[in-house]
Amino acid sequence: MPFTLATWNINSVRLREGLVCKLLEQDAPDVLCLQECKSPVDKIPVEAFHAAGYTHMVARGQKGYNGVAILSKLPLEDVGDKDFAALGHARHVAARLPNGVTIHNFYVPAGGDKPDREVNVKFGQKLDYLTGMRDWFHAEPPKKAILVGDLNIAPREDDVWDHKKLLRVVSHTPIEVAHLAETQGAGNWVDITRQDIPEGNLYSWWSYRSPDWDAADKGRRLDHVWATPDISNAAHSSRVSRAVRGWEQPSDHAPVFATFDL
DNA sequence: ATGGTCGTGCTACGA
Repeated sequence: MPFTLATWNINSVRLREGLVCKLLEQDAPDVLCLQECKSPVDKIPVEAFHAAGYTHMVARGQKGYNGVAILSKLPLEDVGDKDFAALGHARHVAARLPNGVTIHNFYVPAGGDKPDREVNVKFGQKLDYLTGMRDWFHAEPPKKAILVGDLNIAPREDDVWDHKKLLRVVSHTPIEVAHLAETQGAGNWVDITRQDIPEGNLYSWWSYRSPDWDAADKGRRLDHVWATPDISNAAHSSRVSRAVRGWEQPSDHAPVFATFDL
């Protein structure tokens, strides 16, 4: 049975409850992974999601910051969370589907403004978080697994609107890209979005500060779908739903989709 | 080199 999965940094699940429902009704993915819910788990508006047919949820939350949730039409088994770099943040949760596939939903730290851990603690925490992910995947190699989320790094030159201009901008610096590559390598993760769309500029985030985001198109691909090699060849039909970024009172991220024939 | 815009929750902080 094929199933479709989407990942979306929602930037407040409470403020954008209506947009989540619109996406669920319009695209009807079997599983929707959200990041930056900015809500305790017991304040996530689950009733509306239940009404849309998403009767299962596995989530971690905190007041005002971070937060990750997996909404599903299919039953989910909560298989835990990790707190890499001991930040005490709700940035990861994992769940298992009835077909045995494990889904990891991540919100990697943004990393602050200055790409220098000596002057910016947040940048060091971001690198340490990625190192924690790497070490975990090395110690416990994932199998039949999908990893999605806002990884806050655009690794390829064509994942940003201007590679040279962004080399010293947090999200595209060589040290971040190297850390992400190590994390990906440690789990043998396949970049499903780029397996399906190998060529051309592709973005999933456009800053709120850009006055005309669509025309200016100064985007970055910060949101990712990865899978382990034992299921990567079952993936297809990846896409970024750019139109969602143009909805009323939008998130600054667009959802990324992939389908798996499993 | 700087500022631009959001969301949360209280006037600052994180993205």
